[in-house]
Amino acid sequence: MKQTTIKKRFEQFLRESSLKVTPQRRRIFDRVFSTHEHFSAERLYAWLREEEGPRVSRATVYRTLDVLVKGAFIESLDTGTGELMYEHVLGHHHHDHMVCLACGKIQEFRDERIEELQRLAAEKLGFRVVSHVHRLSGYCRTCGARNRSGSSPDPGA
Amino acid sequence: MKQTTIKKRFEQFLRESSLKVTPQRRRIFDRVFSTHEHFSAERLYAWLREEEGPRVSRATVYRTLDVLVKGAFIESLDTGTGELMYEHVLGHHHHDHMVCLACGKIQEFRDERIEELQRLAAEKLGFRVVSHVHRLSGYCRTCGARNRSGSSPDPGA
DNA sequence: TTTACTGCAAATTCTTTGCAACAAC
DNA sequence: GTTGTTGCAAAGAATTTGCAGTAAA
Repeated sequence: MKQTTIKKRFEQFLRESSLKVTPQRRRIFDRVFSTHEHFSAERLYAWLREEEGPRVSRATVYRTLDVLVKGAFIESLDTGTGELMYEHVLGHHHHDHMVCLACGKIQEFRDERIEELQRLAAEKLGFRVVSHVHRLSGYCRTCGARNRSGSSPDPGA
Repeated sequence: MKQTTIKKRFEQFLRESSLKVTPQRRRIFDRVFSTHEHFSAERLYAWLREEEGPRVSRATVYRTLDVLVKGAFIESLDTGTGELMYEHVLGHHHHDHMVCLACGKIQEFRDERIEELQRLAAEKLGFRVVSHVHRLSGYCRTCGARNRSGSSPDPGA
């Protein structure tokens, strides 16, 4: 799907929801769909401050992210750092995540068999699943290697 | 394992770590191991205020929970509500969680096959797993049923 | 004594909200 | 004109921290 197409959808979604198409919302939308990185609200706000374009306040960033989640244009992703991350869903199917404790890198993985087993586990308990988080925390190949070879990765993050 | 035994371990752990055995730490330890519920730091703090015993400040509750996690007496559990939950590990093996969006109930599940597939997924990417979260959010049997039968579960939480 | 601990209140971090001015429709 | 939006600054919620006094070892 092209960006122009999905942008039209976004504007259509706004109208259908009796929300207004504003320069701020357009700009946020464009910025979100111009990256393939995972990002936080604060990161996005920083991008918007650094780059050219209509000024957007922090509150509007948070509010617009909510709108985008409701419209299923992006998904929020709890990485366990106390800060919500987001990713757009353009051309993505569902996947799970591995988060590097050293460099913060987020890798995606997917295994249909896990999904199925998870579905069965829920069924057995009569639990209706709305969403799930399956997140591995640890060290990515690079940081793991660096670790073993002596120098140390950033223990924070 | 008896509670007395594990309490001795805790005091031993403190000494080995050059930490001190204080009335506050003893009381927090006792309270944590007297429940089988999952609880938050604030919940624990509330229990300690309501019940008899040496007064414990909020800061000490948070600090002691960290100590207990480091010593592997309890585990923290990210339920995605913005508040960390804890559970003690006495007689528990690893398990994953289903969190009810309506009533907040936390159910546990475990499937060895999922664990194995997850291990393989990490291996394939050269990722060294330190910990993981696998959490299903949705509606438990009770709330799901209540939902279908007309009356509504608390949509918050 | 030395070293660590405690309570307190202030600080942090991420996010949400009330409100008055303002812009889309 | 209506209705919804924006920016701002203040409010929130959970958690952390600096500090001065206090208690284990």
